[in-house]
Amino acid sequence: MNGSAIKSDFIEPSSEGHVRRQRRKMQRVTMMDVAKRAGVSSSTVSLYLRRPEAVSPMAGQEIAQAIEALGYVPNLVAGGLAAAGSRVVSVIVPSIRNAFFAETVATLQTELAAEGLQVMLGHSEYSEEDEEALIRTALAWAPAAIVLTGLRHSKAARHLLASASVPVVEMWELGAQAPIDMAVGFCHTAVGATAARHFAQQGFTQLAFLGARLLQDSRAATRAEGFAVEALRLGLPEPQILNHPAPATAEAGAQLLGRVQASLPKLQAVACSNDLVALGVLFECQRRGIAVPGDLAVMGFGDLSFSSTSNPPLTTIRPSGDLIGREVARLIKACTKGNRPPGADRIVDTGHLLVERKSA
Amino acid sequence: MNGSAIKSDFIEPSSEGHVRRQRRKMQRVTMMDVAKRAGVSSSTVSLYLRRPEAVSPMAGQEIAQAIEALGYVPNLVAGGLAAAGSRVVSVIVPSIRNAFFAETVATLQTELAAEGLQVMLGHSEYSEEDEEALIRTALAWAPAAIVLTGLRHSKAARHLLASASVPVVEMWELGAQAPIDMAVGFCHTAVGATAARHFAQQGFTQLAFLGARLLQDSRAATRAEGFAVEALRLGLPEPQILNHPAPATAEAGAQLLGRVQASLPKLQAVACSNDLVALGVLFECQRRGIAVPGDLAVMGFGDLSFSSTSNPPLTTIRPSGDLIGREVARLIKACTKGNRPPGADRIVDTGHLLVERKSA
DNA sequence: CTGAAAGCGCTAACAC
DNA sequence: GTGTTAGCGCTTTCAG
Repeated sequence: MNGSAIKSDFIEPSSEGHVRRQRRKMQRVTMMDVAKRAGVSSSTVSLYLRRPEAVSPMAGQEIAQAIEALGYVPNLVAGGLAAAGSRVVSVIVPSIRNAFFAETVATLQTELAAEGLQVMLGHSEYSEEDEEALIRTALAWAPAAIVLTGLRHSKAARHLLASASVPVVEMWELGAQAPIDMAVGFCHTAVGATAARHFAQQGFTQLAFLGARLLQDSRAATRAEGFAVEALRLGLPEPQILNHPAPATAEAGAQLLGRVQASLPKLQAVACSNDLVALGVLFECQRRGIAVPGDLAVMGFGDLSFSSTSNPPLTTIRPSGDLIGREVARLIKACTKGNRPPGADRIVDTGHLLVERKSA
Repeated sequence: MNGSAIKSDFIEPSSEGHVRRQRRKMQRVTMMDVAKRAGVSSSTVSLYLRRPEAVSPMAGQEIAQAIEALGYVPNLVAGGLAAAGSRVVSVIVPSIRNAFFAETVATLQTELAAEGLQVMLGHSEYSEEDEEALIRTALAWAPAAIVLTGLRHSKAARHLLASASVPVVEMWELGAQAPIDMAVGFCHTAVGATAARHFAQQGFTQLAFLGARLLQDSRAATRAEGFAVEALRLGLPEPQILNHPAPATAEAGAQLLGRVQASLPKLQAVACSNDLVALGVLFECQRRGIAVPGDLAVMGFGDLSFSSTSNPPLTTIRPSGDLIGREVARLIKACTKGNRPPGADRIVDTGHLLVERKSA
């Protein structure tokens, strides 16, 4: 229990290691070991690690050396227990395969890491039930914060979270209802409306919305609804909303275009729930000899990396996934530092931006 | 920035909670509370949680009820400390924005979650130095396993890992050197060779490799090298390798095509480091009126979701990111269950698959 | 500025 | 089967 692990003077490739570890506790280098070697108490080491300036320079020097010599790695698990709160941030997204969330999670992770916060990742796969289970597990880690996607959660989940008194940030959606605690995102109804308005301004009247997994992805469904409602409000005929049951891919987009062409031959413009879907539409239009934007205007959502380079370049709506990540990180950092943002600042609207290119 | 979309006059939970929590420990429901209410000892509760069948049905019933009534959420941090090893798996990838890794991480997370293992995510951004820091932090969590991308790591990182006696899985690369512990992936040299061979078989002699961030992404560089070496071996002229400093995007592909067209007018076939790059090439070819595969054959890498639908459908090489995720999970599960795979089984080759479509 | 002491909530022998 | 007893490695008062 008190040995120094560094006795093996060089790499000891752990062939035995695992077994040993499983049977008996590893003789890990502890803070106590460092303290002894530095000739101080473990609480001084602890203090040094947290606020080096609060320790005398001499002791600090000694400690630093001991840490180096012993190859000490602090045990955050023990630290978390003692401090009654770990430096973990649990992030739950529908799927990291989705480029939107990948972008946000990437930014979030980088920002949080700079603050010594770890990201624990979970996938709800668009299931409230799975999400609830994930939240339950997340809570078991006494996380510094929990980040959820969207405002829709099971009742039990909301209850769990509300009574856990842990900072919660809901992201990628605003407006549908009041957040549990904090929220960073934008209004999807407004996104749909922006698309409808853009089409209306260009004089199109025959519109459609092409979406994938609309039954699961409530945010995409909200965009579709916002699109339809705004079109109606502008006096246009009701746009048709087509849904593909598979995840949002170019393949789905291509198929949807086929379907909508069959049912609405006079179609003038389509808004897609995702740039990938729009890309598939573009591909299928090329195959069918439909000129974009001449015969058909196409609008995407997401402004993914390929959207500026496609033929034609895709007009789309940018949600700023990285900005969301950055703002979520900001909120969380504030909370862990003890200055929880006041009321209104707990909701940040990242808005959306119409990126006009050539496809619409 | 902070337009408060909804003033949360609704749920107002935890406004005090955080403060209280930070100042004094929360009076969290503990296992002891459950035990008392169920009229048993806490170790019985602990046992029940781990192996319900080892507890008498009556006691089990009582405990289950108490847990329910109290809304008990086990504290995994405490559990991890006591058990000298947390149920965390630290996964470090260059970037989750990259669809390859997103796919693998998604699969991995789902598989691991089923076993009660949590994924902690880190991004190295293709920097060995950042990776090392990430590994150091990961180790601080006494993780059940660490998953790294590729076989290249700083010396210090390798040392850290080897002396930590924690299962390590390196993924997405095989063959460059011996893994630290376990590895799941495929040989990138072979991928490059497959591409070269495919072109050679079709009689092309003027080849090029278009890559992005080749200086950072050593695996992509290895594919490029494998491509060139195989071409040479087959008696073809040395392929030119072009590199774009930005991340792999369609934009980069489009620009690379421009460059390679200028320098190699007789070019017959290009292999790309990534399907996104290939997509950009396809787009640019359309713009320039270059027929694919008529005037130029294009091959991608990754088999991303759009590749089957593009114009023309992209011939590419599929690395099976999800299979990698599944195999990594399998290895880790075996380790946590105490049956560490023997020697040869610690390396699994997931291979690669040439997906012949129309672009080459 | 430093050290001693008291846990954090749970697991894991080991008795009973 | 179930309870008792020790800690896991660290943070955090609280004295000195």
